[in-house]
Amino acid sequence: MSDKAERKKKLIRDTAREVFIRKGFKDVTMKDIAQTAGISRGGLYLYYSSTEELLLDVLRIESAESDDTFETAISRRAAAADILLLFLNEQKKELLNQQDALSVATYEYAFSTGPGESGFLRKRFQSAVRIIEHLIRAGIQNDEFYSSDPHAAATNIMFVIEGLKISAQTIGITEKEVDREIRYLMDGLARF
Amino acid sequence: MSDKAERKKKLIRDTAREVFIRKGFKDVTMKDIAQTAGISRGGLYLYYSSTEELLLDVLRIESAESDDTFETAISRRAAAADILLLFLNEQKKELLNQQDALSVATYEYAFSTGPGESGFLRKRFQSAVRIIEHLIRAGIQNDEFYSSDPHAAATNIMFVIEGLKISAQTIGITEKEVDREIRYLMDGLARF
Amino acid sequence: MSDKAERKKKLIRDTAREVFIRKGFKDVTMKDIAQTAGISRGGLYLYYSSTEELLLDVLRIESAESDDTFETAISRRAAAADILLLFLNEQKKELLNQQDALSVATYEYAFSTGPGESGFLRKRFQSAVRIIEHLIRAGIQNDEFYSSDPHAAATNIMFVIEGLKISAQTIGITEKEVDREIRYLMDGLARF
Amino acid sequence: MSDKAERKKKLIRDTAREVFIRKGFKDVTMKDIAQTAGISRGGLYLYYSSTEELLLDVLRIESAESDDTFETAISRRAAAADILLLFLNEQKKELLNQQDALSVATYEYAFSTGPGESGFLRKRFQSAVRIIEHLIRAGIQNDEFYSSDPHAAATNIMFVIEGLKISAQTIGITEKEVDREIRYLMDGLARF
DNA sequence: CATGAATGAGAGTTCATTCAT
DNA sequence: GATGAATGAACTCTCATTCAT
Repeated sequence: MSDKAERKKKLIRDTAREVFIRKGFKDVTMKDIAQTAGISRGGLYLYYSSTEELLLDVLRIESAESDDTFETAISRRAAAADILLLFLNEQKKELLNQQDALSVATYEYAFSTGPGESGFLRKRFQSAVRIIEHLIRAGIQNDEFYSSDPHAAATNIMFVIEGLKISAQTIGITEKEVDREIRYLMDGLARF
Repeated sequence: MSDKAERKKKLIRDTAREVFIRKGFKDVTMKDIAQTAGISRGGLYLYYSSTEELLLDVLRIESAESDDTFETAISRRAAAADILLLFLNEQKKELLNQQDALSVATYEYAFSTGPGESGFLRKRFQSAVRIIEHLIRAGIQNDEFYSSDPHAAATNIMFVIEGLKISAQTIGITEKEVDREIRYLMDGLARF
Repeated sequence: MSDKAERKKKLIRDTAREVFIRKGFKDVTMKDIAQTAGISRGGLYLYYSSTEELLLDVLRIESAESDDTFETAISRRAAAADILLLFLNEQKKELLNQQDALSVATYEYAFSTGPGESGFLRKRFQSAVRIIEHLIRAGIQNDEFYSSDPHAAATNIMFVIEGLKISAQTIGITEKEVDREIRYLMDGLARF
Repeated sequence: MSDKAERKKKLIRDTAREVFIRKGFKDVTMKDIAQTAGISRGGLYLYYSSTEELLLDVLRIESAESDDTFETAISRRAAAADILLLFLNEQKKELLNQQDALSVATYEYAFSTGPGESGFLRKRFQSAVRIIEHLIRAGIQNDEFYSSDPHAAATNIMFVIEGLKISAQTIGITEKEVDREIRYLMDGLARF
C-alpha cells in the first residue's frame, strides 16, 4: 500500500508543480491543488498539510533531478570553457522559458520565510559557486581562463545569473540580452 | 482643504510604506493599512482604492526622492570612480538594511503583474544603466577606467546589483560578501 | 432665499427623476443622486433625507403635470371615443418609451411599502377609472359606445393598462401588441 | 450521498422561497437565507452562489408544480367555461394570498434584468395565452362562448390577470374586485 | 447654507481546516 | 484511506449618515 501512496503523492506533487509554475506561491491554495489533481480537499490533507510543505517537496525533487544533467557533463571531462558555457546556457534556457519556471514560486516562498530561512536555497547557491570555481581553476590550468581570484569570479557569475533570473520575471528580458551577458562573463575570464 | 487632504494622503502613504516593508505586497490588506494608520476602512478608500494603487504611489514618491541624492553627486563633478563607488555603496546600504526595504513588495508586485508589465521597473533599470555607462565613459577619458564595451559593463553591473538584491532577500547576504562583490566590479573596470 | 432653495430643490428633483428612470428605486442611493446633481452628499440631506422622500416628491410633481394634458382634451368636448383613444395612446407612448418611465421605480417603491400603503397609487387608479367611466357614459349617450356596466368596463380597461405596463417592463412588449390590445378594448365598447 | 445533497438543496430552496415571499428579491441577501436556513454562509455557497440563482431555481420548481394542477383539469375534459373559471379562480387565489406570493420577487428580478431578458416569463405568459385560446376555441365549438378573435381574447385575459396581479401588490385589491373582473371577462366571452 | 471627510455597518465571497461517514 | 460537507474567519468594497469647518 505504501507503493500506491507513493504514486498518489507523486501525482499530487506533479500537479502542485504545474500550479506553482502557473500561479507562483502566494496565490496557490490547497483547494487549487486538490481541484487540479482531481482529488478531494480532505484527501489532499492526508499527504500534505500546507502549500509550503508541497512547494518544499516539489523543490527537493527538482534539485535532485537537475543536478544529474550537469554532473554527467563534468564527468565526461570536456573542456572547462565548454562546460561553463553549457551551464550558462542551461540557465539561459530556464530563465527564458517562463512556462517551466518555478522561480517565481521559489522567490515568493523565500520572501514569506525571510532571508536566510530557506537554507536549501543558500546551499544550492553555494554548491553552484563551488562547481563554477572548480571549473575556473581547471580552465586556468589548461590556459583557457585567467583569473586572479577564482572564488570571487565564480560568485560574481552566480550573482549575475540571479540578477538575470529576477530580471526575467520583473522587467522582462530578451534572449539577446542574456546572450550578451553570457559573452561578457566568458570574455571576463578569457581575457588574455 | 486640498492641503489637508494632501497631508492625510501622505500619512496614509507613509503608513503603507511601513506596512509594505514589513509584510511585502501580497500579504498586505487594506484593513492592515487602515488599522495601522488609525483610520477607518471606509476612510482609507477615500484616498486609495487598492493596495496596488498604494504601492505604486509609494514607489513613485520613493524614486523621485532617491534620484535626487544621486544627481547632486554627479553635478558636483566628483571623480567617476568615486561616484560609481558612491552609487554602489548606496545600493549596498539599501540591500543590507531590511528595515528599509521595499524590494520584496516591489518584487511581489512585479510577479503579480507579470514580466514587463511593470514598465516603471524597466525604466528604472535602464536609466541606472545609462548613468553607469556614462560614468564609465567619463572614467575612461580620465584614465581611471578601462573597458572595451562600456554599455555591456554597465549592464553587467546592474545585473550584479539585482542579483545581490534578490539574494539579500532570499538566501541572505553579509556585508562582507557585498563588499567583495563591489571590489570585484571595480577591479574589473580598473584593470589595464 | 426661499426662492433659491426652491430652485435647488427642483434641480435635485429633476436629477433624481432621471436617476430613478435609469435605475429604478431600490438601486438608487443618496450618493448616486448627489453625484449626478453635482452637489455634496451633506448638501443633499439639507433638502431630502431619503430616496423615498425624493421619489414621492418626484411622483407628486409628475402627476400634477400629467393630469393637465388630459383634462384639456376633455374640456375641448371632443367625441368620447376620440378622447378615450387619446388617453389609451398616451398610455401606449409611455409604456413603450422606457427612457421616460418612472414605472419601475414606482413599482419597486410600492413593493417596499406593501400593498395599499401607497395611497396615492390607488387614488390615481381610481381617478383614472372615474374619468374613463365618465367617457363611456358620454359615449353611450352619443351612441358611440355600448356597455351594460360602464363602471366594470372602465375598471377592466385600467387593469388591462396596468397589465400592459408591467408586461412592458418584465416580458417586454411590442408596439403591435399594444395596438392590438387597444383595438380589442375599443371594439369591446363599440360592439355593435 | 447525492441524495443527501439533494435534500439539503431542497431545504435551502424552501427556505429561500419563504424569504423571497417575505422580502421580495432585491432585499434578500445570501446571509438572510443562510441564517433562516440555519446554515453557515460558506455552506450556502456550496449549493447556490447568488440570490439570482436561487430565485431562478425556486421559480423553476414552482412552475413545474403549478403546471400539473392545471393540466389534470384539462385532461378530465370538463366544460371549457368551467376550466377557464377554474383557471381564473386559481389566479385569484394566488393574487389574493400574499403569504404565498412570489410575484413581488419575480417582478423585482425581472426589473433588475431588464425587459425581455427573463425569457422564462415571456414563455410562461405565452403558454398561458395558448392554453386560454385553446379553451376559448373549444368553448366556441360547444356553443359556450362566442369570440370573433380567440387569440386577441386570450391575450386580453392574460393582460387583465397581469394587471390584477400587479395591482394586488401595489394599490391592493379586494376579493370582490377580483370577482367582478372575472365575471366581466366571462361575460365578454359569453355574450351572444 | 454647503462641503466632503469620516465612521461603521453590512454584503459578497473565498478558503483553510476539521470531521462524520 | 478517501470524501466532501460544514464552519468560521478574513478580506474587499460600498453607503447612509453625521459633523466639524
